[in-house]
Amino acid sequence: MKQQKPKYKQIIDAAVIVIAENGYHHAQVSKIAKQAGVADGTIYLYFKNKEDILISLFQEKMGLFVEKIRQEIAGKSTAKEKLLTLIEKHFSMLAVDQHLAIVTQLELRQSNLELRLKINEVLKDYLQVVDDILIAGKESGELLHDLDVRLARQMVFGTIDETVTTWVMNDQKYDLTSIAPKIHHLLIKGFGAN
Amino acid sequence: MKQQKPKYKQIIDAAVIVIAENGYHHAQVSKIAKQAGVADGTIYLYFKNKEDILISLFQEKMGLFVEKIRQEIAGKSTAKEKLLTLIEKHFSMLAVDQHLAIVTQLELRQSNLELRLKINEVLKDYLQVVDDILIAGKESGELLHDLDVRLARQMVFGTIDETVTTWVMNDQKYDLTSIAPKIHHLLIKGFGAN
Amino acid sequence: MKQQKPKYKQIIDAAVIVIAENGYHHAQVSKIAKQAGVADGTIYLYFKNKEDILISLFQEKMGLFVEKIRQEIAGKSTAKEKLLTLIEKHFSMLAVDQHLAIVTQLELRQSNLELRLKINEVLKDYLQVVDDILIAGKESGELLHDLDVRLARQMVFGTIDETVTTWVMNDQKYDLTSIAPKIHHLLIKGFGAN
Amino acid sequence: MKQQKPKYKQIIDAAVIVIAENGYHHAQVSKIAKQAGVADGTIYLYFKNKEDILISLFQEKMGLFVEKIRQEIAGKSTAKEKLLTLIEKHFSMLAVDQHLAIVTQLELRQSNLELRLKINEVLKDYLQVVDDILIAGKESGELLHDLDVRLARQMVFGTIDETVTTWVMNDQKYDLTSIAPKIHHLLIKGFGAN
DNA sequence: CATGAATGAGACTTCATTCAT
DNA sequence: TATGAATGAAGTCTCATTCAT
Repeated sequence: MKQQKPKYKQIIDAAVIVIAENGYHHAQVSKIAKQAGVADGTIYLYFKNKEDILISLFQEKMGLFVEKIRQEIAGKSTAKEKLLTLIEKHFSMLAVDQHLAIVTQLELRQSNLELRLKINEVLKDYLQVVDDILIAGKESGELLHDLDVRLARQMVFGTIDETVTTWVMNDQKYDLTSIAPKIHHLLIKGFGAN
Repeated sequence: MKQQKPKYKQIIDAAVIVIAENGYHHAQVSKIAKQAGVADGTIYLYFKNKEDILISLFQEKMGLFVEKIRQEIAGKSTAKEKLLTLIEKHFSMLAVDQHLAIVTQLELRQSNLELRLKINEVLKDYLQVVDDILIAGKESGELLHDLDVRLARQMVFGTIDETVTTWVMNDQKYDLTSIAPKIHHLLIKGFGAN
Repeated sequence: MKQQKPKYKQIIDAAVIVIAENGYHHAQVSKIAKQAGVADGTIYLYFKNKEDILISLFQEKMGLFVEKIRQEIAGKSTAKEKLLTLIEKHFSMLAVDQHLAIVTQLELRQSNLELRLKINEVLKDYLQVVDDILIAGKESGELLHDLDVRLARQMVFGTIDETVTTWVMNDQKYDLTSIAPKIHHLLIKGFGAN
Repeated sequence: MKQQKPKYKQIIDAAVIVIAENGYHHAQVSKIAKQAGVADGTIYLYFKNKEDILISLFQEKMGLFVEKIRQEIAGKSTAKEKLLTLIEKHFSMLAVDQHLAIVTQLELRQSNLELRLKINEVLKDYLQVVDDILIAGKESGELLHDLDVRLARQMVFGTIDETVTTWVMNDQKYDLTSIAPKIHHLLIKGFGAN
């Protein structure tokens, strides 16, 4: 954990709000500072530069994200149940935090390649959770014994991500969580061993 | 044989190269002009502004993209074959044009929201092709009669897109086209009626 | 006379309209060409450059202006009558041509210093007419025998010009010509010999 | 002793010098910044944009201008004396600051209409001082009881302005202040009650 | 620790003018 | 004569980061 100081979290939360409300390209450091209730210069006592704020934001939020999903699926026994839990939790956590949904699905993708590669590093943790489920499913015989894990993972993540992005672009005006079982059904039908 | 609007195409092709090689944020109009072999000002005889270059680029390329896919699938009779053709064609066209792949998968996504919404408009055409295949498949009995077309389309597009993006981010170092049948197999297994 | 070709006048008249309607800084050569119904390049067969259009415009219009005033005052015998005629004619000619009034009072003054010095050269002809009236008046005993002609001329021209400018800036919404006798009265009271 | 907004005044004074020496159209922000001894960006901490510098310049200088004239004429009892003071002060303040004279008489008039309308707003304050003198003169019986104040004001301002402009255009090579009494004499002769 | 005034690099677009046809 | 497509120079403003207090 990078810092435990209250201002560290203050600034990250301020960044989420400012980016969600103003868009990535209008989220100046000075605005984030103002929202966080600190001086511009103070930002640089907690973060190396602006990019560091964004990476930290993603790490912090995605860290919680993965941690919660791990906890939830730990209680499930089958790959099938675990996958459903992952999709449901993914959707519900974003449905609950509109600002975060906008930031991760739309705004942060406007960042430059370098930053996005770093963000991808963070994402690997999430993708590992998916892989773990798929591998366990193969071993238990629930899923196709010759399932291409990388491919299936891209299918899972690609579908979830596209679904959430479409939902955010449609101003989050329909219920996202109710889609989870349907997606789960189609994916399991595709991956299933029978 | 007289070329039609030669400079227009020249500039768009130059833009693809410059963006692919320099990245979205370093693709200055002057660089595009130089690559196209015209003066900076000439750009503005063919495009309203820089954003207009990017939208036109996407329209032009995606237009060809969709057109070619439509042609190819027109020769196929079953939804299953059509879907395979779509995925194969999608992959092969991007595999053949490395610059275009980088631009559409990575660089153009760094554009601001407004531009991306316009790009999404262009994408609707592509998504319609997917929908047409799925609907035909439902009617013919090949696909689940109660398949949620929107959901399935997000699954198809999300999977294809994520697969291509991963491939581009890995510097296109493995063969993309060979993945097509595998993805197709999984999708059809998921959507199939049996 | 520079040219007798019809296009020469066409272009000048087009310039007056375009400048009056779009303002000095938005009066591009291409707009003037379009208004005149000729190609951009054609302008340069009749004028050396853009500045030459403006100077020629001023010369042409101010030439007619001075000529007409000269004609009118030639028929008057006293300096007093001549001055009244000059003011009246000055006002009435601008009141009749709204576009010209806007161009000479507001728009042409936005030109750079160099151009304005050339315009001033053209104005000297007009100022000479004023001087002639004042000198004749001094000699005839109508006006103060020790009247400072340069000063009085600045007073005449400054007053007329300020009056017209104020009128144009007020959207020409009151009657300009009716002010002429009042101004004349005050000026003559100031310059008169008694 | 702490200066108040030192940079603000620094920049305005720098603008006067740069505009006077380079002309309105060659007075780039970077030149003004350099002359003021600050970075380009610093300008924008004190002014909204370039136009704002010019308006502020005019307000600041014209504000002082009007204030000083008001102070001087406050000590005079008759309208006649007040008018003389106004003309003398107007002339002497510009004679003393050659740069300012060039800027207000020549350069600032090249600005676009929008800016000039804003400048005119500032001028109203000055014109009010003239009106006050004329009205007081009418009431005291010094000036014609039926004097048209607006007309007379245009005559006063038009004459002064034309005189100064002519003087500046002649490179300020003769003594401006010595003209004041002569102009005053002619104006009073024109407006006087006797 | 905290502040916030100051810095300065960097790019899109316009439009007068040319010249091959 | 007439055309009009092509040229290319030039300047305002933003905002991440620093550093003296």
